[in-house]
Parts: sequence; structure tokens; C-alpha cells
Amino acid sequence: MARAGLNTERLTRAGAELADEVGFDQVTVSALARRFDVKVASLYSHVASSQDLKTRIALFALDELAGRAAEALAGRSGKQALAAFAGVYRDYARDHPGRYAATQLRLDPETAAASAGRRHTELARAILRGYDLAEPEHTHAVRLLGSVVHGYLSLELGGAFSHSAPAPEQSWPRIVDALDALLRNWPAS
Amino acid sequence: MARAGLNTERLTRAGAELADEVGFDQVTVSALARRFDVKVASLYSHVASSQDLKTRIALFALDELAGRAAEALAGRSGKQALAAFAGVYRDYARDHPGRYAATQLRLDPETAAASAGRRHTELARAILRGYDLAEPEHTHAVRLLGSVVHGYLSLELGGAFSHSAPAPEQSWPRIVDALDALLRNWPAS
DNA sequence: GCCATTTGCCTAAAGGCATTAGGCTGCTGC
DNA sequence: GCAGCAGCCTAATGCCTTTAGGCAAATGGC
Repeated sequence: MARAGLNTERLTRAGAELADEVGFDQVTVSALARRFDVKVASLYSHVASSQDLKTRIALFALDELAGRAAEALAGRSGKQALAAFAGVYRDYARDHPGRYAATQLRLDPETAAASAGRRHTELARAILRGYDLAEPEHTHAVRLLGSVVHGYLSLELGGAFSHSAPAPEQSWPRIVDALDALLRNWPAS
Repeated sequence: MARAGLNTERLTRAGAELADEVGFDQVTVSALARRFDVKVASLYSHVASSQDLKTRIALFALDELAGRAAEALAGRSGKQALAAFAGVYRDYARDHPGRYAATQLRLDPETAAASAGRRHTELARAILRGYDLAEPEHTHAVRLLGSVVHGYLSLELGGAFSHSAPAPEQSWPRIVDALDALLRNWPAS
């Protein structure tokens, strides 16, 4: 009987692709087994559970996205950096909706601590170096930045903007402009 | 055999409570049947499917939340209105996490059109009347506002802020300050 | 008050996913 | 060449969804 050559990493990657195709919450051990033309039970040698599989996909996506963001930030600062950073997230969410959804999976504390989550925060914090914010405001600004980007993409992917003009494409650059303006004019506390 | 007195509305409300207790994606026809001490199949006279149940909970939550937001906005304007509006969303998300999650359910176009979704947009738009924005910018500002609030709550509920100081409680008022500042200083296009 | 009809809940059954236990076999290294 | 491991399989259980068909409780016209 020919072997399929499964392993945890291949399953994780295939799971990410599957997520992009059918949606992250449709990712199932069964569906993944079908994709490899293998019986369901066979996957359990490589992933502990359905939850484990999803967690691996989430960590994979978080890492991949952090990598792209870091690349986009290299050599840029100020509004350029801001726009590039936001653009990477948006492109990722559009090109890989399932993986993007995976990044929102709630992770338990230790897993989260070991994830690329912190890298995302650090990257956002790096953008602030191009603006003149007092140190104690950095955390708030990072959270705002993350909220806007994540909120926008989440609403856009959810179709919240698709039933009113103008198209989301028109709003996005204005949102980036607004964020830039806000960071240049951060209110005193 | 005594009858349980089920009907679509009671099921929807109980489903909303269940969602708050166990999480929206744990809401299941079976769990709801157990809650009423009734056999699973019995629910199918009142809801068409699991999907239908979830949609009804989402519509219920959307409506309830719009009602609270409208109440909070009454008689307020400017930053007061902004803070009240954001506060309502945040309180709702914290008090009713399952229902809040339900509001993010992706609805098909017709259902979405018939939902309270539009009321949410109108309320956000009403807040802008207290600021001096050119009309064509309103849509962008509404989307930004929605993105920030939704994004923040989504990240906060997801625990994204819970592993770094300071606590989300500290950031929230600063975010509202920042939004207010941004709306007063909206960048020219 | 009586019965016909509707309505509400039930039993039964099929199909899908998750997960565990235990078995067979192709591969690897000595 | 073979011992042992690793990788995939069969089998079985339990839970969830959904449909079909049945019986009994409520309802309303008489």
C-alpha cells in the first residue's frame, strides 16, 4: 500500500490552503483526509485533534503574515511605512481569507506567547517611531492601529461594506490618510 | 405529554442566552433542545436548520444592539455622543459576548438588507453631524468608526490585549479621545 | 360538551465529523 | 536478512444534523 507521505507540516500547509478555499471554520480533519486521499484516522498520527490542526494553521498564518509585514516595513518610515504595513494586511486578507481568519483564532495563553503575535505588535510599534508620540501613548496607538486594520478587514471580508457605495477600495486609502493624520496629531492625555 | 411551549422567538432568545454562556459557535440545535428538555427533532418545527437558528440569533442581537445605541445617542452630540455610542458597543460585547459574536455572522445579501445593519450605519452617521466633515467623507468616517470599535472589541474579546500591560480599560478612553480628535481634524482629501 | 383538525412533540433512521484502539505492512538500519 | 518502527488501515463509539412519519394535546365550530 503506497504511503501518502503525510507529516505535520504538510498537513498544516494543506490545511491553510483548504481554509482559503472553503473558509477557516470549514477546515475539518475529514476534509483534509479527503484531500490527501487517505482515511481520517491516519491524520491522527500527525495532529492531535481538530483543535490542534486549527491552532497549527493559525500559528502558520500568524508567522507568514508577520514575515510579509516585516519585509514591507524594511526601509520605510512614516506614512510610507504605515501604508505598506496596512497594505500587507489587506492583501493577505484578500488573497488568503482563510488564513487571515485563522489569525483570529483564540489561542490559549502559552500558545499565544509562543506565537508570532508579539512580532506583529513590535512591527506596529516600529511604525510609531516615525511619528512623535510620547512613550506611554505607544501602547494605545498600537492598539488603535491594530483595531482599525483588523476591524476594517474583518468588516470588509464579512461583506459589511459591500452593500453601500462607494466600494471599499475607495475608503481604504482615506482610512490610511486618516490614521496618518491621527498619529501626527495625537491628542494630549 | 406536557408541551414545552416552544416557538421561534423563545428559541431565538434562549439561543442568544446560550451563546452568551457557551460561545456563539457552540450554539447547537441539540444543546438548545437539552435546555428545553425536549427532543432535538422537535425544534425543527420552529427553526429550519442550525444555520437558520444562528441567523435568527444574529438578527436578534443586531436589533437589540441598535436599540441600545439609539437610546444612548438620544440627546447627545459631539464627543459625548461618540463616547456613549462606543460605550454601548463595548458594554454589549462584554455583557453578551455570544450575542456580540453573533452580530458578526456573515448574512446573505437579502437577509442583511432586512437586518438592523442599516440602523447601525445611520446611527454612526448621526454622530458625524456633531463634527464638521464634508459630505463625501462621511462614508469613509463611518467605516473608520465601525472598524475601530469592532476591531477593538474583537481583539479584546479574543484576548489579544490581555497579555500586555496596560489593561484594555486604560486604552479604551484614549481610543475614544483619539477618534474624537481625528473627527475634529479630518484630513483633506 | 363533542369531535375534527391542526399543531406540537416524539420515535426512528441515515449521514457526517471527531476520536480512540488495535492491526498490518512497507522501510530502515544493523 | 530481519527486527523494529512508522505510517496507514479497519472498526467502533459518540455527538450533531436533518428528514419522515406517528400520536396526542389543544382549538374551534357546532
